[in-house]
Amino acid sequence: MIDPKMVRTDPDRIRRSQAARGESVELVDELVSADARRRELIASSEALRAEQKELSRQVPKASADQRPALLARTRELAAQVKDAAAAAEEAKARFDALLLRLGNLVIEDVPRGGEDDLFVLETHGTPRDFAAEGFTPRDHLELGELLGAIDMERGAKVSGSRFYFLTGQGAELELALLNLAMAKASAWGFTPMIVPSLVKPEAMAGTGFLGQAAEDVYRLERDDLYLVGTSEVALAAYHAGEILDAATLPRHYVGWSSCFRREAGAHGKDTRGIFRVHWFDKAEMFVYCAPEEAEAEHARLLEFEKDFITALEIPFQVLDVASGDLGSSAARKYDCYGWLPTQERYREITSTSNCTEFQARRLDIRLRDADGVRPLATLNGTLCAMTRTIIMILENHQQADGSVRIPAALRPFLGGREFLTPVA
RNA sequence: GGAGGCGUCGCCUAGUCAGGUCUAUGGCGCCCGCCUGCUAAGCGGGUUUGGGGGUUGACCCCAUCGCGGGUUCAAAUCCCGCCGCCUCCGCCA
Repeated sequence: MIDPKMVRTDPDRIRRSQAARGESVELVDELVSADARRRELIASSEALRAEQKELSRQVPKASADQRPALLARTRELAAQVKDAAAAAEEAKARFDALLLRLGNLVIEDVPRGGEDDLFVLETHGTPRDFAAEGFTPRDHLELGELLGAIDMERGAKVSGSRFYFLTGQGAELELALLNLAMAKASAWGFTPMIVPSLVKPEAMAGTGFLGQAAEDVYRLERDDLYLVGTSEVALAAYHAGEILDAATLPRHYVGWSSCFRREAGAHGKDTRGIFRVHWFDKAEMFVYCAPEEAEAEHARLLEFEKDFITALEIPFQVLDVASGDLGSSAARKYDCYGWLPTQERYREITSTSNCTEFQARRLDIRLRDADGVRPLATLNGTLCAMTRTIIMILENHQQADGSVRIPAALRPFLGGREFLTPVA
């Protein structure tokens, strides 16, 4: 949510943001008039209520002959108050509903464009030349089956398409990645958190996942709960309704949870293996900070992601995601795309968003400092999405014989082993 | 899932049965001042939170007794729904 005051003070800024997102600009004009009406009705309702309250205080003091007239007058006022309050409530609800339809304010120097416009900021590492090494790389599923690490067939048998089992070395690899991620995050000052995968509607709406992304979300209708697509949801809602002392900011959390995605709009896309699945596990970084710190914290999250990918020795690029592809909550987003040898291109493995005050306003999370109470900023960033990371490790570090070299940083978490080896 | 108890402005607490000087009591803690070789004690004053206006920190208005509705001129108090905590039973990992 944007600052409601901005509707009055700087509607043009909102218009520019809407245009950058490729979304409705007329909505801003509706908001401006709804705001004026809301303020007017609230003021008159409050004035009436004050008058009524004062009169009803006089009732017990009134003499017996004054009382009937006084009661009649207050009764009449009470009816007016009821009407005025209802009108004010309605105007307020209309304004709020309009406000919730707005995406976050896009930071002004975010590159303009849509999903297909890739703005590459950096390239790190060099893809291997498999031809020079004298063999054709196997894709992650082929490797996963050789290693006895991934079982898609039984995933489909048990749960349906886009489900899998990680078995043997595959399960060990995920646990090692988790331990490496948590060890690094702890060293960086993050508090490890294991968070619920099921959340209430407020948590989902507050993080912005019930807007345009609602199609991709699993819902348990019987219990009115949602399955999260990322632990960001639980980590953001963790402090919902709270006021945090500015001295305790920034707060860094790293959450671990399963993530569930319907992949509703992805029929036929990335159907092979575990690249695009309905469920995976993820270690996610999350930051609460003062709004003026948000861009610096965002840069820091990106550095942590780069550190992790570099430690896994995966060639990658950093992208500044275009304004039309941000998702409703982000004011800016950086993605890291890792090299996928069998597709001979870079594919997304991490994503970090600066949500500025968008989620904090919806979830009513504020900070208190010497200047008073105000909304804070939230940011999130993937530390390790297991399935994609496993794909990158298998494909990039594979050997001609189907074994996979384990990056040095990961070895301590795999009993010092240097290779994952094919099973008989 | 069943039965019962509880939820008041940092903590504890009065008030709820019998709606109105509750504009919420008292204690602890905390802040300021007085007294004082110093400290403590004592004495006096202040102290819910949030929103809005708005002075630049002397102010005014609104809301706030777990949350949301309802009844009423008037709700901490009565009615309904919900949430959370505790105890017991059942079930379960």
